[in-house]
Amino acid sequence: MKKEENNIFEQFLKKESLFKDKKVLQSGYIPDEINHRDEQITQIANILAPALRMEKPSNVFIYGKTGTGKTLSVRYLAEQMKTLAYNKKISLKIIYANCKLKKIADTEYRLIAQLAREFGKEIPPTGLPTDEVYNIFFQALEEEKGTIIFILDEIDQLIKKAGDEIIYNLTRINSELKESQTTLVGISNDLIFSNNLDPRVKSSLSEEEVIFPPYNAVQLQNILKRRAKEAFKDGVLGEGVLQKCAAYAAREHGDARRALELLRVAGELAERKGHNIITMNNIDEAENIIEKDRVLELIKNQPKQFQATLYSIIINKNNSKNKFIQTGDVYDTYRQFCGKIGLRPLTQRRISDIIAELDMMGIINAKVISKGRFGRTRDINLILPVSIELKIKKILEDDLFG
DNA sequence: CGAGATTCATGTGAAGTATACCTTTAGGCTTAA
DNA sequence: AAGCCTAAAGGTATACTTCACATGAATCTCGTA
Repeated sequence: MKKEENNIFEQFLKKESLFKDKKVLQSGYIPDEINHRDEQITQIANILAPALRMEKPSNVFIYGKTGTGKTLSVRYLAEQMKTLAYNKKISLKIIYANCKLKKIADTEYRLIAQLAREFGKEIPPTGLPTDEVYNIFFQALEEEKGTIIFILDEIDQLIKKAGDEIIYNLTRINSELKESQTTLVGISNDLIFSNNLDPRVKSSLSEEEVIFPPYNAVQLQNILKRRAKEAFKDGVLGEGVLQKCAAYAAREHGDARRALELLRVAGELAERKGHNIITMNNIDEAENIIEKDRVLELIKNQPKQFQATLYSIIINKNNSKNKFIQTGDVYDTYRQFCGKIGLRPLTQRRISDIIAELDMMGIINAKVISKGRFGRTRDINLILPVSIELKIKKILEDDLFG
Protein backbone atom coordinates (compact mmCIF):
# COMPACT_ATOMS: atom_id res chain seq x y z
CA MET A 1 0.00 0.00 0.00
CA LYS A 2 2.31 2.79 -0.95
CA LYS A 3 1.47 5.02 -3.82
CA GLU A 4 -1.18 5.85 -6.30
CA GLU A 5 -0.10 3.09 -8.62
CA ASN A 6 -1.35 0.68 -6.04
CA ASN A 7 -4.75 2.20 -5.87
CA ILE A 8 -7.06 -0.47 -7.18
CA PHE A 9 -8.88 2.04 -9.31
CA GLU A 10 -5.69 3.18 -10.96
CA GLN A 11 -5.76 0.09 -13.10
CA PHE A 12 -9.29 0.74 -14.05
CA LEU A 13 -8.47 4.14 -15.35
CA LYS A 14 -5.45 2.94 -17.23
CA LYS A 15 -7.46 0.28 -18.96
CA GLU A 16 -8.84 1.66 -22.12
CA SER A 17 -12.59 1.43 -22.51
CA LEU A 18 -14.03 -0.47 -25.43
CA PHE A 19 -16.99 1.83 -25.50
CA LYS A 20 -17.20 5.12 -27.24
CA ASP A 21 -20.70 5.88 -26.11
CA LYS A 22 -22.36 3.23 -24.09
CA LYS A 23 -25.79 4.80 -23.81
CA VAL A 24 -26.41 4.07 -27.47
CA LEU A 25 -26.90 0.46 -26.47
CA GLN A 26 -29.09 1.17 -23.49
CA SER A 27 -32.78 0.67 -23.70
CA GLY A 28 -34.06 4.23 -23.46
CA TYR A 29 -31.92 5.48 -26.29
CA ILE A 30 -33.66 6.93 -29.30
CA PRO A 31 -31.49 6.95 -32.40
CA ASP A 32 -31.74 9.65 -35.05
CA GLU A 33 -32.89 7.15 -37.54
CA ILE A 34 -34.81 3.95 -37.17
CA ASN A 35 -34.06 1.07 -39.49
CA HIS A 36 -36.56 -1.16 -41.17
CA ARG A 37 -39.60 0.52 -39.67
CA ASP A 38 -40.23 3.18 -42.29
CA GLU A 39 -43.54 1.75 -43.26
CA GLN A 40 -44.93 1.64 -39.75
CA ILE A 41 -43.57 5.02 -38.87
CA THR A 42 -45.12 6.79 -41.81
CA GLN A 43 -48.34 4.97 -41.15
CA ILE A 44 -48.48 6.17 -37.58
CA ALA A 45 -47.27 9.61 -38.53
CA ASN A 46 -50.10 9.96 -41.02
CA ILE A 47 -52.60 8.94 -38.43
CA LEU A 48 -51.34 11.31 -35.78
CA ALA A 49 -50.51 14.23 -38.04
CA PRO A 50 -53.94 15.88 -37.79
CA ALA A 51 -53.04 16.75 -34.21
CA LEU A 52 -50.73 19.39 -35.61
CA ARG A 53 -53.64 21.03 -37.33
CA MET A 54 -55.68 20.99 -34.15
CA GLU A 55 -57.82 18.17 -35.40
CA LYS A 56 -58.42 15.01 -33.50
CA PRO A 57 -56.37 12.08 -34.75
CA SER A 58 -57.92 8.62 -34.73
CA ASN A 59 -57.14 6.24 -31.93
CA VAL A 60 -54.44 3.81 -32.84
CA PHE A 61 -53.71 0.31 -31.75
CA ILE A 62 -50.23 -1.00 -32.22
CA TYR A 63 -49.37 -4.69 -32.08
CA GLY A 64 -46.05 -6.40 -32.10
CA LYS A 65 -43.90 -8.63 -29.97
CA THR A 66 -41.31 -7.29 -27.58
CA GLY A 67 -38.32 -5.65 -29.14
CA THR A 68 -39.88 -4.99 -32.50
CA GLY A 69 -39.47 -1.26 -32.17
CA LYS A 70 -42.99 -0.29 -31.17
CA THR A 71 -42.12 1.81 -28.19
CA LEU A 72 -39.09 3.21 -29.89
CA SER A 73 -40.95 4.28 -33.00
CA VAL A 74 -43.77 5.83 -31.06
CA ARG A 75 -41.47 7.74 -28.77
CA TYR A 76 -39.46 8.87 -31.72
CA LEU A 77 -42.56 10.27 -33.38
CA ALA A 78 -43.69 11.81 -30.12
CA GLU A 79 -40.40 13.66 -29.82
CA GLN A 80 -40.69 14.98 -33.34
CA MET A 81 -44.23 16.10 -32.87
CA LYS A 82 -43.39 17.77 -29.61
CA THR A 83 -40.58 19.83 -31.08
CA LEU A 84 -42.65 20.80 -34.08
CA ALA A 85 -45.59 21.73 -31.91
CA TYR A 86 -43.32 23.74 -29.69
CA ASN A 87 -41.80 25.64 -32.58
CA LYS A 88 -45.13 26.40 -34.17
CA LYS A 89 -46.81 27.14 -30.87
CA ILE A 90 -49.35 24.42 -31.30
CA SER A 91 -51.02 23.22 -28.15
CA LEU A 92 -50.18 19.56 -28.11
CA LYS A 93 -49.42 17.33 -25.20
CA ILE A 94 -48.17 13.79 -25.46
CA ILE A 95 -48.15 11.55 -22.46
CA TYR A 96 -46.45 8.22 -22.24
CA ALA A 97 -47.37 5.67 -19.63
CA ASN A 98 -46.13 2.16 -19.23
CA CYS A 99 -48.93 0.06 -17.82
CA LYS A 100 -46.73 -2.82 -16.85
CA LEU A 101 -44.73 -1.16 -14.12
CA LYS A 102 -46.03 -2.47 -10.85
CA LYS A 103 -47.24 0.07 -8.38
CA ILE A 104 -47.34 2.76 -11.01
CA ALA A 105 -49.93 2.06 -13.57
CA ASP A 106 -51.26 -1.44 -13.28
CA THR A 107 -54.75 -0.72 -12.02
CA GLU A 108 -57.46 1.66 -13.10
CA TYR A 109 -56.92 3.96 -10.17
CA ARG A 110 -53.16 4.01 -10.51
CA LEU A 111 -53.20 4.61 -14.22
CA ILE A 112 -55.59 7.52 -14.06
CA ALA A 113 -53.74 8.93 -11.07
CA GLN A 114 -50.48 8.60 -12.95
CA LEU A 115 -51.87 10.31 -16.03
CA ALA A 116 -53.25 13.13 -13.92
CA ARG A 117 -49.88 13.54 -12.27
CA GLU A 118 -48.39 14.14 -15.68
CA PHE A 119 -50.46 17.28 -15.75
CA GLY A 120 -48.95 18.35 -12.47
CA LYS A 121 -51.88 17.33 -10.34
CA GLU A 122 -51.19 15.86 -6.95
CA ILE A 123 -52.92 12.54 -6.45
CA PRO A 124 -52.39 10.41 -3.36
CA PRO A 125 -51.48 6.78 -3.97
CA THR A 126 -54.73 5.62 -2.41
CA GLY A 127 -57.77 6.87 -0.61
CA LEU A 128 -59.58 8.98 -3.19
CA PRO A 129 -62.75 7.71 -4.79
CA THR A 130 -62.00 6.64 -8.33
CA ASP A 131 -64.66 9.06 -9.57
CA GLU A 132 -62.84 11.84 -7.86
CA VAL A 133 -59.61 10.93 -9.59
CA TYR A 134 -61.46 10.90 -12.88
CA ASN A 135 -62.80 14.36 -12.12
CA ILE A 136 -59.40 15.77 -11.34
CA PHE A 137 -58.07 14.14 -14.45
CA PHE A 138 -60.92 15.43 -16.53
CA GLN A 139 -60.40 18.92 -15.24
CA ALA A 140 -56.71 18.74 -15.99
CA LEU A 141 -57.53 17.80 -19.55
CA GLU A 142 -59.97 20.63 -19.91
CA GLU A 143 -57.43 23.12 -18.63
CA GLU A 144 -54.99 21.95 -21.22
CA LYS A 145 -57.04 23.38 -24.09
CA GLY A 146 -55.49 21.50 -26.95
CA THR A 147 -54.82 18.11 -28.35
CA ILE A 148 -53.65 15.44 -26.00
CA ILE A 149 -52.24 12.11 -27.05
CA PHE A 150 -51.98 9.27 -24.57
CA ILE A 151 -49.56 6.53 -25.29
CA LEU A 152 -50.36 3.47 -23.22
CA ASP A 153 -47.58 0.97 -23.46
CA GLU A 154 -48.18 -2.68 -22.68
CA ILE A 155 -51.84 -2.01 -22.48
CA ASP A 156 -52.66 -5.70 -22.56
CA GLN A 157 -51.16 -6.12 -19.10
CA LEU A 158 -53.40 -3.44 -17.75
CA ILE A 159 -56.53 -4.81 -19.28
CA LYS A 160 -55.73 -8.28 -18.15
CA LYS A 161 -55.51 -7.08 -14.57
CA ALA A 162 -58.05 -4.33 -14.42
CA GLY A 163 -60.57 -4.98 -17.14
CA ASP A 164 -61.41 -2.99 -20.23
CA GLU A 165 -63.66 -0.38 -18.68
CA ILE A 166 -60.76 1.97 -18.30
CA ILE A 167 -60.27 2.13 -22.00
CA TYR A 168 -63.94 2.62 -22.53
CA ASN A 169 -63.95 5.50 -20.09
CA LEU A 170 -60.91 7.01 -21.65
CA THR A 171 -62.34 6.93 -25.11
CA ARG A 172 -65.60 8.35 -23.89
CA ILE A 173 -64.00 11.22 -22.02
CA ASN A 174 -63.22 12.72 -25.36
CA SER A 175 -66.85 13.34 -26.20
CA GLU A 176 -67.38 15.20 -22.96
CA LEU A 177 -64.42 17.49 -23.26
CA LYS A 178 -65.14 20.93 -24.63
CA GLU A 179 -61.80 22.67 -24.76
CA SER A 180 -59.57 19.72 -25.48
CA GLN A 181 -59.49 16.50 -27.42
CA THR A 182 -57.76 13.26 -26.71
CA THR A 183 -56.36 10.42 -28.72
CA LEU A 184 -55.33 7.03 -27.45
CA VAL A 185 -52.38 5.12 -28.71
CA GLY A 186 -52.41 1.61 -27.32
CA ILE A 187 -49.35 -0.56 -27.57
CA SER A 188 -49.67 -4.28 -27.01
CA ASN A 189 -47.33 -7.23 -27.12
CA ASP A 190 -50.12 -9.67 -27.26
CA LEU A 191 -51.58 -10.10 -30.68
CA ILE A 192 -54.63 -12.07 -29.79
CA PHE A 193 -55.69 -10.26 -26.66
CA SER A 194 -57.90 -7.79 -28.48
CA ASN A 195 -60.27 -10.63 -29.26
CA ASN A 196 -61.30 -10.72 -25.65
CA LEU A 197 -62.19 -7.09 -25.55
CA ASP A 198 -65.63 -5.68 -25.26
CA PRO A 199 -66.61 -4.98 -28.86
CA ARG A 200 -67.38 -1.35 -28.09
CA VAL A 201 -63.94 -0.89 -26.65
CA LYS A 202 -62.36 -2.74 -29.46
CA SER A 203 -63.94 -0.68 -32.17
CA SER A 204 -63.22 2.63 -30.51
CA LEU A 205 -59.66 1.75 -29.69
CA SER A 206 -58.69 0.26 -32.98
CA GLU A 207 -59.93 2.90 -35.33
CA GLU A 208 -56.55 2.35 -36.87
CA GLU A 209 -54.20 -0.55 -36.44
CA VAL A 210 -50.53 -0.85 -37.07
CA ILE A 211 -48.64 -4.08 -36.90
CA PHE A 212 -44.95 -4.41 -36.17
CA PRO A 213 -43.63 -7.66 -37.53
CA PRO A 214 -40.54 -9.19 -35.93
CA TYR A 215 -37.17 -8.33 -37.36
CA ASN A 216 -35.42 -11.03 -39.25
CA ALA A 217 -31.76 -11.82 -38.69
CA VAL A 218 -30.57 -9.58 -41.48
CA GLN A 219 -32.49 -6.60 -40.25
CA LEU A 220 -31.24 -7.20 -36.74
CA GLN A 221 -27.73 -7.24 -38.06
CA ASN A 222 -28.22 -3.91 -39.71
CA ILE A 223 -29.57 -2.39 -36.56
CA LEU A 224 -26.78 -3.80 -34.49
CA LYS A 225 -24.18 -2.65 -36.99
CA ARG A 226 -25.44 0.87 -36.91
CA ARG A 227 -25.64 1.10 -33.18
CA ALA A 228 -22.37 -0.69 -32.63
CA LYS A 229 -20.64 1.83 -34.83
CA GLU A 230 -21.70 4.60 -32.51
CA ALA A 231 -21.30 2.68 -29.30
CA PHE A 232 -17.94 0.99 -29.66
CA LYS A 233 -14.53 2.16 -30.66
CA ASP A 234 -13.24 0.91 -33.97
CA GLY A 235 -12.02 -2.60 -34.22
CA VAL A 236 -13.16 -3.97 -30.90
CA LEU A 237 -15.79 -6.23 -32.36
CA GLY A 238 -14.53 -9.70 -32.98
CA GLU A 239 -15.24 -11.74 -36.04
CA GLY A 240 -18.88 -12.79 -36.38
CA VAL A 241 -19.95 -11.25 -33.10
CA LEU A 242 -22.71 -9.16 -34.56
CA GLN A 243 -23.98 -12.08 -36.58
CA LYS A 244 -24.13 -14.23 -33.52
CA CYS A 245 -25.92 -11.57 -31.56
CA ALA A 246 -28.46 -11.16 -34.30
CA ALA A 247 -28.90 -14.88 -34.64
CA TYR A 248 -29.54 -15.29 -30.95
CA ALA A 249 -32.14 -12.61 -30.95
CA ALA A 250 -33.75 -13.74 -34.16
CA ARG A 251 -34.25 -17.11 -32.63
CA GLU A 252 -36.48 -15.40 -30.09
CA HIS A 253 -38.96 -13.73 -32.42
CA GLY A 254 -36.50 -11.06 -33.53
CA ASP A 255 -36.20 -9.12 -30.34
CA ALA A 256 -33.97 -6.14 -31.03
CA ARG A 257 -33.94 -4.94 -27.47
CA ARG A 258 -32.51 -8.22 -26.42
CA ALA A 259 -29.91 -8.16 -29.14
CA LEU A 260 -28.71 -4.75 -28.07
CA GLU A 261 -28.58 -5.71 -24.46
CA LEU A 262 -26.66 -8.81 -25.35
CA LEU A 263 -24.14 -6.75 -27.20
CA ARG A 264 -23.77 -4.27 -24.39
CA VAL A 265 -23.31 -6.87 -21.69
CA ALA A 266 -20.85 -8.76 -23.84
CA GLY A 267 -18.91 -5.53 -24.21
CA GLU A 268 -18.91 -4.92 -20.51
CA LEU A 269 -17.75 -8.45 -19.86
CA ALA A 270 -14.88 -8.19 -22.27
CA GLU A 271 -13.91 -4.87 -20.82
CA ARG A 272 -13.96 -6.10 -17.27
CA LYS A 273 -11.71 -8.96 -18.18
CA GLY A 274 -9.31 -6.58 -19.79
CA HIS A 275 -9.69 -7.91 -23.29
CA ASN A 276 -9.53 -5.42 -26.05
CA ILE A 277 -11.76 -7.30 -28.38
CA ILE A 278 -15.22 -8.71 -27.98
CA THR A 279 -15.51 -12.38 -28.83
CA MET A 280 -18.25 -14.85 -29.48
CA ASN A 281 -17.67 -16.36 -26.07
CA ASN A 282 -18.54 -13.08 -24.49
CA ILE A 283 -21.88 -13.23 -26.20
CA ASP A 284 -22.58 -16.62 -24.76
CA GLU A 285 -21.63 -15.50 -21.30
CA ALA A 286 -23.71 -12.38 -21.68
CA GLU A 287 -26.70 -14.46 -22.58
CA ASN A 288 -26.41 -16.37 -19.33
CA ILE A 289 -25.84 -13.31 -17.24
CA ILE A 290 -28.78 -11.43 -18.63
CA GLU A 291 -31.19 -14.21 -17.98
CA LYS A 292 -29.82 -14.73 -14.52
CA ASP A 293 -29.94 -11.07 -13.63
CA ARG A 294 -33.46 -10.70 -14.88
CA VAL A 295 -34.75 -13.53 -12.79
CA LEU A 296 -32.77 -12.67 -9.69
CA GLU A 297 -33.83 -9.07 -9.83
CA LEU A 298 -37.41 -10.09 -10.28
CA ILE A 299 -37.28 -12.42 -7.33
CA LYS A 300 -35.57 -9.95 -5.07
CA ASN A 301 -38.37 -7.49 -5.60
CA GLN A 302 -41.16 -9.88 -4.79
CA PRO A 303 -43.20 -9.56 -1.63
CA LYS A 304 -42.28 -11.87 1.22
CA GLN A 305 -45.20 -14.19 0.66
CA PHE A 306 -44.24 -14.74 -2.94
CA GLN A 307 -40.70 -15.44 -1.93
CA ALA A 308 -41.79 -17.88 0.74
CA THR A 309 -43.98 -19.66 -1.77
CA LEU A 310 -41.19 -19.93 -4.27
CA TYR A 311 -38.85 -21.13 -1.58
CA SER A 312 -41.27 -23.86 -0.65
CA ILE A 313 -41.47 -24.93 -4.24
CA ILE A 314 -37.71 -25.21 -4.49
CA ILE A 315 -37.48 -27.14 -1.23
CA ASN A 316 -40.19 -29.44 -2.42
CA LYS A 317 -38.47 -30.08 -5.68
CA ASN A 318 -35.22 -31.04 -3.97
CA ASN A 319 -36.76 -33.17 -1.27
CA SER A 320 -39.43 -35.20 -2.86
CA LYS A 321 -37.73 -36.09 -6.11
CA ASN A 322 -41.22 -36.39 -7.41
CA LYS A 323 -41.55 -35.54 -11.00
CA PHE A 324 -44.59 -33.48 -10.14
CA ILE A 325 -44.87 -30.95 -7.41
CA GLN A 326 -48.43 -30.43 -6.29
CA THR A 327 -50.08 -27.41 -4.80
CA GLY A 328 -50.93 -29.29 -1.64
CA ASP A 329 -47.34 -30.33 -0.99
CA VAL A 330 -46.11 -26.84 -1.59
CA TYR A 331 -48.70 -25.50 0.78
CA ASP A 332 -47.67 -27.92 3.51
CA THR A 333 -44.02 -26.97 3.34
CA TYR A 334 -45.02 -23.38 3.05
CA ARG A 335 -46.95 -23.56 6.29
CA GLN A 336 -44.09 -25.21 8.12
CA PHE A 337 -41.72 -22.70 6.72
CA CYS A 338 -43.90 -19.82 7.81
CA GLY A 339 -43.84 -21.14 11.32
CA LYS A 340 -40.08 -21.31 11.22
CA ILE A 341 -39.53 -17.74 10.16
CA GLY A 342 -42.52 -16.25 11.93
CA LEU A 343 -44.53 -15.28 8.89
CA ARG A 344 -48.28 -15.31 9.05
CA PRO A 345 -49.35 -18.05 6.67
CA LEU A 346 -51.88 -17.25 3.99
CA THR A 347 -54.70 -19.52 2.95
CA GLN A 348 -54.29 -22.14 0.34
CA ARG A 349 -56.67 -20.20 -1.83
CA ARG A 350 -54.27 -17.31 -1.90
CA ILE A 351 -51.21 -19.48 -2.39
CA SER A 352 -52.95 -20.98 -5.36
CA ASP A 353 -53.22 -17.52 -6.85
CA ILE A 354 -49.63 -16.73 -5.97
CA ILE A 355 -48.46 -19.84 -7.74
CA ALA A 356 -50.43 -18.79 -10.76
CA GLU A 357 -48.77 -15.40 -10.64
CA LEU A 358 -45.31 -16.89 -10.32
CA ASP A 359 -46.18 -18.85 -13.41
CA MET A 360 -47.16 -15.69 -15.22
CA MET A 361 -43.82 -14.20 -14.34
CA GLY A 362 -42.08 -17.10 -15.94
CA ILE A 363 -40.20 -18.14 -12.85
CA ILE A 364 -41.98 -21.43 -12.63
CA ASN A 365 -44.09 -23.49 -14.92
CA ALA A 366 -47.44 -24.48 -13.52
CA LYS A 367 -50.08 -26.34 -15.41
CA VAL A 368 -53.46 -27.38 -14.14
CA ILE A 369 -54.01 -31.05 -14.67
CA SER A 370 -56.56 -33.49 -13.52
CA LYS A 371 -55.22 -36.69 -12.08
CA GLY A 372 -58.48 -38.48 -12.27
CA ARG A 373 -59.32 -40.33 -9.14
CA PHE A 374 -56.55 -38.46 -7.38
CA GLY A 375 -58.07 -35.10 -7.84
CA ARG A 376 -56.78 -32.17 -9.65
CA THR A 377 -53.83 -29.95 -9.07
CA ARG A 378 -51.20 -27.76 -10.58
CA ASP A 379 -48.24 -29.57 -11.91
CA ILE A 380 -45.41 -27.26 -10.91
CA ASN A 381 -41.97 -27.20 -12.43
CA LEU A 382 -38.99 -24.97 -12.03
CA ILE A 383 -37.85 -23.99 -15.46
CA LEU A 384 -34.56 -22.47 -14.46
CA PRO A 385 -31.10 -23.93 -14.73
CA VAL A 386 -29.78 -25.45 -11.51
CA SER A 387 -27.02 -22.86 -11.16
CA ILE A 388 -29.58 -20.11 -10.94
CA GLU A 389 -31.79 -22.16 -8.73
CA LEU A 390 -29.13 -22.35 -6.05
CA LYS A 391 -28.56 -18.65 -6.22
CA ILE A 392 -32.24 -18.01 -5.88
CA LYS A 393 -32.38 -20.24 -2.89
CA LYS A 394 -29.59 -18.29 -1.29
CA ILE A 395 -31.21 -14.97 -1.99
CA LEU A 396 -34.48 -16.13 -0.60
CA GLU A 397 -32.80 -17.46 2.51
CA ASP A 398 -31.04 -14.16 3.05
CA ASP A 399 -34.19 -12.24 2.50
CA LEU A 400 -36.49 -14.39 4.51
CA PHE A 401 -34.34 -15.22 7.51
CA GLY A 402 -32.59 -11.89 7.71
C1' DC B 1 -66.61 -55.18 -21.39
C1' DG B 2 -68.16 -50.58 -21.56
C1' DA B 3 -71.19 -46.64 -20.33
C1' DG B 4 -72.17 -43.85 -16.77
C1' DA B 5 -71.53 -42.60 -11.83
C1' DT B 6 -68.27 -41.51 -8.38
C1' DT B 7 -64.43 -39.45 -6.35
C1' DC B 8 -60.53 -36.85 -5.07
C1' DA B 9 -57.61 -32.66 -4.47
C1' DT B 10 -57.72 -28.66 -5.87
C1' DG B 11 -59.16 -24.83 -9.21
C1' DT B 12 -61.96 -20.75 -9.31
C1' DG B 13 -65.56 -17.15 -8.71
C1' DA B 14 -68.03 -14.08 -5.60
C1' DA B 15 -68.51 -11.78 -1.65
C1' DG B 16 -66.82 -10.34 2.65
C1' DT B 17 -62.90 -8.55 5.82
C1' DA B 18 -58.71 -6.15 7.28
C1' DT B 19 -55.52 -2.73 6.58
C1' DA B 20 -53.54 1.34 5.05
C1' DC B 21 -54.22 5.56 3.42
C1' DC B 22 -56.94 9.73 1.90
C1' DT B 23 -60.11 14.03 2.72
C1' DT B 24 -63.21 16.62 5.40
C1' DT B 25 -64.91 18.56 9.44
C1' DA B 26 -65.40 20.13 13.95
C1' DG B 27 -63.54 21.30 18.25
C1' DG B 28 -59.88 23.09 20.94
C1' DC B 29 -55.86 25.76 21.38
C1' DT B 30 -52.86 29.66 20.11
C1' DT B 31 -52.05 34.13 18.66
C1' DA B 32 -52.52 38.90 17.31
C1' DA B 33 -55.16 42.83 17.60
C1' DA C 1 -61.87 36.83 16.19
C1' DA C 2 -58.93 34.57 13.06
C1' DG C 3 -55.76 30.96 12.23
C1' DC C 4 -53.80 26.56 13.01
C1' DC C 5 -53.53 21.87 14.65
C1' DT C 6 -55.50 17.45 15.84
C1' DA C 7 -58.62 13.76 16.21
C1' DA C 8 -62.55 11.64 14.62
C1' DA C 9 -65.55 10.41 10.93
C1' DG C 10 -66.35 8.82 6.52
C1' DG C 11 -64.56 6.90 2.32
C1' DT C 12 -61.56 4.03 -1.08
C1' DA C 13 -58.17 0.54 -3.05
C1' DT C 14 -55.87 -3.53 -2.38
C1' DA C 15 -54.51 -7.88 -0.48
C1' DC C 16 -56.33 -11.46 1.63
C1' DT C 17 -60.02 -14.77 3.60
C1' DT C 18 -64.29 -17.43 3.52
C1' DC C 19 -67.64 -19.94 1.33
C1' DA C 20 -69.40 -22.60 -2.14
C1' DC C 21 -69.37 -24.60 -6.26
C1' DA C 22 -66.82 -26.35 -10.57
C1' DT C 23 -63.50 -29.63 -12.81
C1' DG C 24 -62.12 -33.63 -15.22
C1' DA C 25 -59.98 -37.94 -15.81
C1' DA C 26 -58.79 -42.32 -13.12
C1' DT C 27 -61.48 -45.61 -10.92
C1' DC C 28 -65.67 -47.99 -9.58
C1' DT C 29 -70.25 -50.01 -10.45
C1' DC C 30 -73.33 -52.46 -12.59
C1' DG C 31 -76.03 -53.96 -16.51
C1' DT C 32 -75.32 -56.63 -20.51
C1' DA C 33 -73.38 -59.84 -23.90
